[in-house]
Amino acid sequence: MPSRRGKPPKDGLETRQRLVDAGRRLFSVDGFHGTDTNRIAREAQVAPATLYVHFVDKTDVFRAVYSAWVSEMWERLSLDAIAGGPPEVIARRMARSLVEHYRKARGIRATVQSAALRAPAFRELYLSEGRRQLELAMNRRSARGSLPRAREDVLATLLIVERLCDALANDEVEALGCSAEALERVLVAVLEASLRDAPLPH
Amino acid sequence: MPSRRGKPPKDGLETRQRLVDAGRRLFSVDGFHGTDTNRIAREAQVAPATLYVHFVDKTDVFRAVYSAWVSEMWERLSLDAIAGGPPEVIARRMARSLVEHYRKARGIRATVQSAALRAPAFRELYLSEGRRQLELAMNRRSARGSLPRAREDVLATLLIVERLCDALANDEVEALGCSAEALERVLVAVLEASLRDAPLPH
Amino acid sequence: MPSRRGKPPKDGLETRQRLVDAGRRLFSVDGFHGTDTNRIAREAQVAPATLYVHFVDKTDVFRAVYSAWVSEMWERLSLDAIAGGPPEVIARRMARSLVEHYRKARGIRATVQSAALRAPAFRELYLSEGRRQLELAMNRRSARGSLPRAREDVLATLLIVERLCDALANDEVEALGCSAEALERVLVAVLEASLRDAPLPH
Amino acid sequence: MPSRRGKPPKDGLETRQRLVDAGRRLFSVDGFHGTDTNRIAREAQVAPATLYVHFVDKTDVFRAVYSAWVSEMWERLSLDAIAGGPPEVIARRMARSLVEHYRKARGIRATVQSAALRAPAFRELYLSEGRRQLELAMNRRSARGSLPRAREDVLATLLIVERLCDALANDEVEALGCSAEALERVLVAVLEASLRDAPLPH
DNA sequence: CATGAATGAGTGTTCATTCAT
DNA sequence: CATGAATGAACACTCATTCAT
Repeated sequence: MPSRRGKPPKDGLETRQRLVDAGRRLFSVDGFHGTDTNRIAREAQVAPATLYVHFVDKTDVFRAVYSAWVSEMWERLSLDAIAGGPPEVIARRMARSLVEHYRKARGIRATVQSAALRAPAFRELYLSEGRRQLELAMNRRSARGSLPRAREDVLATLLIVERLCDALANDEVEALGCSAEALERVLVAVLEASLRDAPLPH
Repeated sequence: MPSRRGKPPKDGLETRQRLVDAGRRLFSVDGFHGTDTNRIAREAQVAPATLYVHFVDKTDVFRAVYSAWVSEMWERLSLDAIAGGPPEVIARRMARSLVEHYRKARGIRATVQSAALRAPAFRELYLSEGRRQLELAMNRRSARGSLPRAREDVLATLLIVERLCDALANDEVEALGCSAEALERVLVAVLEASLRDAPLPH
Repeated sequence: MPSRRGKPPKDGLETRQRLVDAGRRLFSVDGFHGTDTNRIAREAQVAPATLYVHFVDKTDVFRAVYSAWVSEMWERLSLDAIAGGPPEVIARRMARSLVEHYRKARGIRATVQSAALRAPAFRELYLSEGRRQLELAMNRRSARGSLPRAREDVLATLLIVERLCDALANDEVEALGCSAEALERVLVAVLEASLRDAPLPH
Repeated sequence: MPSRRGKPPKDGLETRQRLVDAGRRLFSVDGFHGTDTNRIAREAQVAPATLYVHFVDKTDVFRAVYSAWVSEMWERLSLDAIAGGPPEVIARRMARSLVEHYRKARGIRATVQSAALRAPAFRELYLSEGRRQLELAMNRRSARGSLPRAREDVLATLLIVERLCDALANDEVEALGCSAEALERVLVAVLEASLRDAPLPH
């Protein structure tokens, strides 16, 4: 199925997508402030001005990148759940996926809060991604037939998982003289408790 | 008791301290990237160049600010503990202090991770503050006569508390359709469990 | 034949060339350290940032200026030779051209060595210009059918001519109580000897 | 013989002299623009302000350094002459001394002209050093019983020697694909001719 | 004579963004 | 849709120099 226009995109991908991919690659490593828009354009093999044909500004690119990253995470988690097995096995799979996924996006994660601080538009996205995640998490629960749980508890779990993953992905844990494995076990426990309708784990 | 130099400090405070205070005020609101060094100097009522007499660069100022902020937090927590009462009362006090303390430093918190990403020197500070906090937390436990606990568990608690406080201080919680009060209750529970030698709370 | 881009250059010259011209004018008078990049831009009627579209840094502009200056000098010398006449007449013409050319570029000459000291990239240019001059000088000789001469002798002549021209162009000679005319005669003699295949002159 | 004041200078040398020495060390390597006054002071182990007790400004320090360097050169040349022998032997000794002396002061030499360009006060010094050198050279001649020679010829010799020494000391010669030895021979010849009352050498 | 601290005026450079085509 | 060239508004940092003591 050919591209829908005559002039074929440089490598079979639409320009916008190439920009998002380029942005992802760059943001992941150097963060939001460490990546300049001209570099994104260059990496995507387009002219600087082209970026502004597809995005209103730099945070808009970051938005798209972050949003895609979150989506992929949930898809991944979905697969981990579908793969089946007892909760602890699923939880272990998920923990691994999460840490790996976070690890590939250090620069993105590191920037999320500071971007939200300065760019109201991004704060909005950040929150809406948060809402989406919350919704997804709650839907998964009901799809699974789990007992309903307070939205706040789900949020708490989300936040906790987020922070543990950040620490693990940034190699903070070992730099702080702790065993990454042990902390990953905590992560697994949190995940497992969530799968089991249990409260936060022991 | 006169100041030890001839030229008296403009308002009774040493220049360096005035710069740190100014930096704190500005960073708290606008974050690291949103605050320029000349503005810090102006706010401290000194010339732009004076900042560089006392600090090697902008991140060095941030360092001092962050470090002081962490120290104050632990002093505050110490007072909360000393004030006495049953664990749950102490925990409630602490939660309130923490959220308040975080709230006054949104810009700082938002910057910590992203600064660590790009400035290796700052990552070092970040980690050393982390180690310090870990040590403090473990010392508090043994001073209290609590049962020794795995360093990893203490770290997990620290991370969790951090994330919950961030969310609460940033008003993320309500923006996500959750009750801040309810989430604060989760925070209290985590704190209380820690005080009681219990594992992560129910 | 229209300019190949839409926006017509402000005065018929390409931006890059306008920057080089502006740089030349400014460097000639105030030298490298006495000229700031924003001033070059202003003089070229472009924004400060535009300079960095065409050059990687300030020394890069100087490079272009110096290089052009050297080229023009040799073109000029070439014309002087072509104009014909006995060696001493040619030599006199050349001496006049040289001093005039040096005089228009005092700031540039004054900077060359000191720039080479600090900017390795510029030392490279300086040396490569030197090599180019050496090659040119040797080629001229063989084109003229002159006897081949040791590269070192040619270099010595080049250096000597350079220093005499500098002194003459800077009005050092008269400030030192000497007759500029007399020193110019020395310069002519050196040049003439070189044209005649003679060794350094008497 | 003790220092003439009570408080002994930090290492037996007067402050002013320590500053000149520090300046010489620094200027020699990094040139005038590459050396900042606070660094000179630090190197001399005094406070920044102390420099301004002894010198009116930065060029004033450079002045003292340059002046001392020139003096030493002539003392050295004097010794080379006194050591006796046929002109060519003396000339060879002198050439060696000169190149060595220049080599130890690359940064200084590289800066002389550009400093003269911008600081009129330094241009004055530069010229007066020039006059002094000219006088010295002419006096040496008459002391030696050499035939009197046109001031301009002496100046030309001075300039030529200067340029050849610079080239040799900066390793330009070999970087330009020439033999340093061969060029040094040219230098020796120029020196020898001057000692012999001969015109510029063959 | 010496100084610690402070400073004003830069200075080269960056970067998100925008036109005209 | 895409672009090449250009830009305005910073911005972190520097440095020769100066007081008050």
